[in-house]
Amino acid sequence: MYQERKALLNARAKVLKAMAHSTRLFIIEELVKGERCVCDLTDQIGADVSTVSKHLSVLRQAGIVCDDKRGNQVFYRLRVPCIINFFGCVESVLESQAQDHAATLSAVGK
Amino acid sequence: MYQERKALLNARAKVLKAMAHSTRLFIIEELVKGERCVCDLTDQIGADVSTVSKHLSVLRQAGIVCDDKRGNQVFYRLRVPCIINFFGCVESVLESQAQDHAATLSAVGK
DNA sequence: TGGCTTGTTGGCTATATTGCCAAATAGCTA
DNA sequence: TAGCTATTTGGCAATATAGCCAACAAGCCA
Repeated sequence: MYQERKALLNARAKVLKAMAHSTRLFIIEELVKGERCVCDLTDQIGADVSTVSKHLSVLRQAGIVCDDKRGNQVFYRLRVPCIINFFGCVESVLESQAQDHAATLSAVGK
Repeated sequence: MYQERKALLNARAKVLKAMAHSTRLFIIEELVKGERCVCDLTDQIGADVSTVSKHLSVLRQAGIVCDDKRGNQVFYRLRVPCIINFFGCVESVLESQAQDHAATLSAVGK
């Protein structure tokens, strides 16, 4: 049952795992607007260039972005723009957590 | 820019991270069909009960599932059924990887 | 009560991830 | 060629994750 599906589920998990970091989500959101070079992303994120480069590498290996070297800059773009549609549902999860939190506060009388 | 959005992005990342494991994806797929007790899931997954229980705990803490104790069994169900809509896009990523792979094989003449 | 079943938690080890610095690579320009 | 900029890679320390076993909690039934 599970063993039969494990290979596919692992492949899916790998994609989700690649997205599961605030910096990488930020990069994805930026790339929805259009391609960006590593230096632009690095400026916005405010981390070491090597750190940003490794995050991009994670996204590339997962098949989420692809890159294009022009001159001495490397431009990244989304391979699969529908990625952004994920967030509607993720937001639903966050909202349902918020409701719980509100209910808890209410139960405690705050 | 990034710093301002970081808290929200971290919250989203937490949800994605909770989903990013083959066993937990399997659990989610099962729960789409309806609620399940820990023992049923454990049978299907074939791991130690404690391992499955901890995966369920990760999903619960992320707000993805909720539980309901009845007798000496605990039943889990999805809190946010739209979770399943994620996979269309994840699948697109996997397909575009497969196309690359085919292109590579073709370029090598296989 | 005693024993069985169902789940959760603590503890441990093995493994993976994150982010920094330093070093290496590659393209541009003088 | 020398020097500068842009990016990637290696290495390291700190931290997090996965999965097993053992121990514990709670409900059921004889």
